[in-house]
Amino acid sequence: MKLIFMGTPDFSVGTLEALVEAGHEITLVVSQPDKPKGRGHEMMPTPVKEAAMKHGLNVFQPKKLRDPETVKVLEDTPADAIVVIAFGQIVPPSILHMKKYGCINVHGSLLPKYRGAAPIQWAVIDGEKESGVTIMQMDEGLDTGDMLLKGSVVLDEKETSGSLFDKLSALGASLCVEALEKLEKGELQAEKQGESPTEYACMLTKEMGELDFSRSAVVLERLIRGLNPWPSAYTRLGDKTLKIWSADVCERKNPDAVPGEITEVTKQNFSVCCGEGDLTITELQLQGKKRMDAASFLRGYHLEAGMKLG
RNA sequence: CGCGAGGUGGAGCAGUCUGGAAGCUCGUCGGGCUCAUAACCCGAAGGUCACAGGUUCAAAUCCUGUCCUCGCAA
Repeated sequence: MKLIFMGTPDFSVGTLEALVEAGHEITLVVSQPDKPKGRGHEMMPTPVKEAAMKHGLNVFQPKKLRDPETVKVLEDTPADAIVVIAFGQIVPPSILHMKKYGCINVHGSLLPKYRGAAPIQWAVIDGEKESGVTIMQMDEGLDTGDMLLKGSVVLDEKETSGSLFDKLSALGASLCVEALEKLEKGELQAEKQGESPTEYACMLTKEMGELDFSRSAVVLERLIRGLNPWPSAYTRLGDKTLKIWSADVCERKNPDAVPGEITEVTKQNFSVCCGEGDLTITELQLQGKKRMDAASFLRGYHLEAGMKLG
């Protein structure tokens, strides 16, 4: 099939490569414009652009998808369908029905659950036991299109957004290839979504990562995993930011402790009092320092029970 | 030229402001104690203090340049 591919971050790359691998002709790759990233304002190509160039594909980086000129370019590009995966811009109606099979979207959740920008992270934050990928026929609504194909994965006990990203990226890639194949043969049955049982999975923000120790340890531990690797959960130690990369839920060590108080320090790790239960911190990163396990941190930074975080 | 922190034995840090013997908590190795131990005691090895210049009687420390790492911001 001739395809136009639209995507931007790492999550999209696996699918792009799978489509190339499957023998589809990618007539155009559309990605967000390059932006200055990293320290020192260096212009960085998007991961999709990088992958596209590696395969010698044409890359198009419009500022706005709805610009008439942009629409014209897409119109003039021969394709049977447009595959959209984590592109980062709303696709206007004029483009939705432009090609024979319309726009096919790869979404990182089992729709209608977790519609929106950050479905993978929210599944982890909410402590879902299972999530997956849905291939859908895009319509005007936000992730409300008819579902064409689904695949699910079981979340690991210690699943992070990063690890689930990898799983779903791979699953999405193979499902997308399968969906296109069946679509061409007319073997797919579109299924309506119905009402979403979860809130719209909004984009994550930095502020969400601030740990509120009055909440239960179970909730915080999930938040830590859900915000790993970005934007990461954090608290404060003195006047410095302390990122928490990994923690375990454990029993309350000291019944008299208040939330945020360090309840126990061992050679390996330390525990913090939460609203319900304690959190044993196992991997962290102090502002300006490298990410390290708690044991390493404790060798150079002496914590004592009774000190407070936050 | 976006802002900031930092690079010190294998790990994590102090020492830098106010130049003047290389320290701390661990780890490693050897020995001891113990029914036993991640415990305790004794001893040892291991560092061109990121790199290159400069100032000085003397530089981890002050000055200049380079490389690398990290936080913020995007």
